[in-house]
Amino acid sequence: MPELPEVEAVCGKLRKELIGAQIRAGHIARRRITGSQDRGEVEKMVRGRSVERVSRRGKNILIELSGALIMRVHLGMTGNLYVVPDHRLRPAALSAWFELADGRGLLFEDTRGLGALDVHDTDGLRKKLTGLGAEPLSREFTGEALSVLAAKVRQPVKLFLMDQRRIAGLGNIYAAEALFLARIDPRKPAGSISRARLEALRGTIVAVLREAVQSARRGYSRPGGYREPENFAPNVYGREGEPCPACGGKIRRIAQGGRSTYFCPRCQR
DNA sequence: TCGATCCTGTAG
DNA sequence: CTACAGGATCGA
Repeated sequence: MPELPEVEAVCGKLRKELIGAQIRAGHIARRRITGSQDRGEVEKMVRGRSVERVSRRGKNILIELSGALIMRVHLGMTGNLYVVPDHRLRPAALSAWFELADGRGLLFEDTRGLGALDVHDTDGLRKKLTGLGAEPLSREFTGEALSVLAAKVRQPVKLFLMDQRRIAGLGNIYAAEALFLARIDPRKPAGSISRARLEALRGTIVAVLREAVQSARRGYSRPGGYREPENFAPNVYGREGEPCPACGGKIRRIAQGGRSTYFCPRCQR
């Protein structure tokens, strides 16, 4: 269930726990997560390498290994990546696990198995990530940048926000929340939104993501996996039929691109 | 650019 | 049983 904030929280935790650790052995449990790469090849490539850095690009976790190789992990819908004290502690639904030299384990748990894990050299990674859009929490993500991205786009703004080739990291929840706060109708073509309202939207995107990063950090701030922190309270997401927190009107759910969109038809126009 | 598809679990 | 789930990719 990870969008940018959850992925960022995972990265933060891995940075603390994994930097300097050496991988004794890697095990890919689900064949399909490595895509076109061979499972055995991936296991071989990571063996004996140490973790030097952990970073994030969009929803991708990048684990930089010694020898200039990078392991890329995408959590998909249900993935989680975390360190356990003993690599022999292995839950069901593991897509992959890694035995660390100090006996700990790095686990890639993923019930639905829609996540991905592959290993690249610097150039291969660059190719893999080309096409990813702007980082919404970077300095380059200005109102001007957003309006350039949105210019002439006929796509509904909600789908536009979720399109990773334009903006990298927003998903179904935070796209809906940002649009609610900016009072923009999710069905509106992205290119038809005024410069001023796009500026406002940029602000709500950043605010929603920053807030969610903090919240997600709390959710991950205990051993094992992720727990939803108590203060995770979306305004509209998942609240079909409930009163809008701003105007009291009924929150609606519609389908866009095969996903649910929640919004307040009275506030968002 | 839309719809089907990859998977598994859970709620109704 | 069906519908749906915080994702991404592929083909028509």
